Amino acid sequence: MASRLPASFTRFSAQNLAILGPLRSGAADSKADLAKVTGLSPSTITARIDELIGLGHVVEVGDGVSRGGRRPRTLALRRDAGIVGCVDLGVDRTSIGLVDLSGALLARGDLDLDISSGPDLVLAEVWSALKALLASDSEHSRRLLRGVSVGVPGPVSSESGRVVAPSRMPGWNGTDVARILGGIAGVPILVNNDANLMAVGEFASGDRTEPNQVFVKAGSGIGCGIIARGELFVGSRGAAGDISHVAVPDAPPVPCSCGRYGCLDALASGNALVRELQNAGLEVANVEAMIALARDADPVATRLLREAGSMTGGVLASIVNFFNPGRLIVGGVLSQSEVFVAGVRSTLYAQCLPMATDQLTITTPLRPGDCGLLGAGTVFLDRLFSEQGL
Amino acid sequence: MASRLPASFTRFSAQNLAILGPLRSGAADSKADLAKVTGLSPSTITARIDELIGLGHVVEVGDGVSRGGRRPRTLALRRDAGIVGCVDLGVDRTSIGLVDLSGALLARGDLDLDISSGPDLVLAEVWSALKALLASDSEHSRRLLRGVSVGVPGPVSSESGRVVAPSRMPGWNGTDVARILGGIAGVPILVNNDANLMAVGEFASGDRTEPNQVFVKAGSGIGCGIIARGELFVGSRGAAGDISHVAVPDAPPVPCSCGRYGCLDALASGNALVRELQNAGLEVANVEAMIALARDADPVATRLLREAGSMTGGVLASIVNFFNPGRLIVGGVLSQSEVFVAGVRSTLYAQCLPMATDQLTITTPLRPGDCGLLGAGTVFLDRLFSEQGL
DNA sequence: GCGGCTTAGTCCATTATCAAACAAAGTTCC
DNA sequence: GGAACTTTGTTTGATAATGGACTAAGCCGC
Repeated sequence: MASRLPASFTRFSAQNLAILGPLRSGAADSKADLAKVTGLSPSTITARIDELIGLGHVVEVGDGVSRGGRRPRTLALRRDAGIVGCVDLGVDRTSIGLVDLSGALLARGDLDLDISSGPDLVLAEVWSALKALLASDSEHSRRLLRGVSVGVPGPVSSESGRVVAPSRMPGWNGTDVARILGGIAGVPILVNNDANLMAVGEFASGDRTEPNQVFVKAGSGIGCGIIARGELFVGSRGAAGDISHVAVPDAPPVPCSCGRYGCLDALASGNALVRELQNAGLEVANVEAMIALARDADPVATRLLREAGSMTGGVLASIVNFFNPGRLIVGGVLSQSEVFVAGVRSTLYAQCLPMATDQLTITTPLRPGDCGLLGAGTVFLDRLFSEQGL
Repeated sequence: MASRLPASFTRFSAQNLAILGPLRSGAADSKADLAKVTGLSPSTITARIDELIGLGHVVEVGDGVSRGGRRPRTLALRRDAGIVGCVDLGVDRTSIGLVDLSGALLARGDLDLDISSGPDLVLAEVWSALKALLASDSEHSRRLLRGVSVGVPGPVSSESGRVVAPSRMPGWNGTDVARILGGIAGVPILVNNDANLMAVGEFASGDRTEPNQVFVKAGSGIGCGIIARGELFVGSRGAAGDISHVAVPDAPPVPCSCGRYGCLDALASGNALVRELQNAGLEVANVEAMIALARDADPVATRLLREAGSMTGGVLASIVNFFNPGRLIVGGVLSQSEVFVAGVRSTLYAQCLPMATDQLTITTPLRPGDCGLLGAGTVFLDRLFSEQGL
């Protein structure tokens, strides 16, 4: 029976999902493994796999290595059975990418887009760039676009899916990105906060053995994404991880856009640092320029970055005590600055209980530039291969 | 077939658990409901229920009210099929109780026990008091004791189950409470942090529709328990919720037992307040006396309690921004003081993002004196009726 | 290079589950 | 008060999953 590519995804049965899950995550890659991992009987596995192969979702990809007996026939998800568009909207730069059904990044590109141009214009440009990326390779365009997953630099309501009160996205308040982009593209759209997606991306492509992780995105703004028990945690309204307006301990009362004083965002965000440098008379266009300046041993830039790291670490100390994660990932543009990361580390260790930190790993992302896109892809695929479907 | 009481719990099958779950939580109380809730077919439900009735775990308890057709025959968990001992160890007072298999508190009592007497002495007294409570009513003693669930006022490692670095339990560091008490009692023992158990107790007996809750136990010390996605969250090492040594924003640098300055525990815990009152020349024996003083409009006690509430609220503001819970419960002895709770409320609302608070309920516990015991019972029963078993 | 051992995967009778029809018990409304 | 409709629960033939025996394929040691 020749396996054809599935034209559309009928929602999978619970049993098929039980098989696709381990195959997707790499927890199993043969029928024997699947039987062990899922607890289903070998005969059931055979039947389900036959069906999935017939449907075009799974393929046999050759023999594995023997573990002392007959060697297994390795199975794999049909990664070319579709393609997913990924978008990481930033304040002045947007990344787009394509992932296959295994979640691997096939292509990516960057767009200089000013987010304050508003939803309609930005999303139209994003879609035409995605179409161009799809057309750039006949391999890609042959595959069916299953949908697009978008990350935005602001809070996303978990009920409505709308962007809510985004301080860095003027003109986007209340925007239903899924409806607008879905209207142009005609495929399912998922929308999430960008830091949340980065957390997912880093979790999926990094250490999956640690189920409790916090990903800090320190860029022009500061936010974080939370992985609890191996799943993205968004809180009751979808606002979890928004630490922009947490008060920094022992910090000067700098006024913040939220109307209060001494918020993390007003003190340690890339935006705040650039502003402060400019006030000090230095010519820095953006956060990247500031980091470059610090790399060239500019004393003011270096001091500011270290202090920002320290303040961020002070806030994260509370969070680490409260949440007790096993892994803390410091990402975002600022994490390219060693001084910043060092500041985070030192203050965090100084202010945390030993019990909270002695098993804590603090790292930077494995793929700093890609984890947002990878997370977008993962979130989409997790949903596609879930009971909920799309 | 006469249903006899089951002598022991064979571990339940996944399918039986799917039925026991809704019966236990009250999500279903008839075969028709169960079919709807579990998604299993009515015939399967009939077969499983027959088995569970035969095993003595479920009983028919009469007819329900009609909803426009034949009236359902209501089913219920056999709550008298066993009994669970619950212990809430405190620094100078310990509560004990008995719950039936539905989690309802059947009896309770309090012991004046100084926790610094050490594990062996304290646990021996606890066990003899539990035995006395069991013997106090022939109804209770007839039921089989399935195990004991213990809450301790200190961190419990999620790997080893041992008490780790407990600042308020001198002589208990590294103690394996389950082994010691299990050795005397000869039944399975579960051990958890007390604030965690209170969070579970309040969640189980309170608003179960809100899956993300934070319970703050403000007593002689300050800790909290976290419910994430409807389940207790303990973090990677079991230390989640330990906010004792979180730095209070804008607070005086009072030295703390942890070696740093300005920790919540050193500033706003019942212990800290009593000490400060004593330093001010007032004669207060303990936290209860201080609260009574404030109730009698003593200006110093009142001011201290309000400030403590405000500082606690300041720390909780960060946590609410980060975790975005739908419900925050302020419990522990200090929550009996209206001034304290008012301080928490006002500072929290002042320092949180509107998005994090506009759907947030802040309350005191429904049953302030019982939620620790109820939580202990719930944790034990959840484990008993889980795939893991005991 | 050939039995004995281990692992992988299939076949088949037994068992559990399902969907649909049916029976039981009540409500509603003319 | 009785016909039509609702909800609850059981029965039954069809379907799907299971466990165990069986075949396939490769490793190991002598």
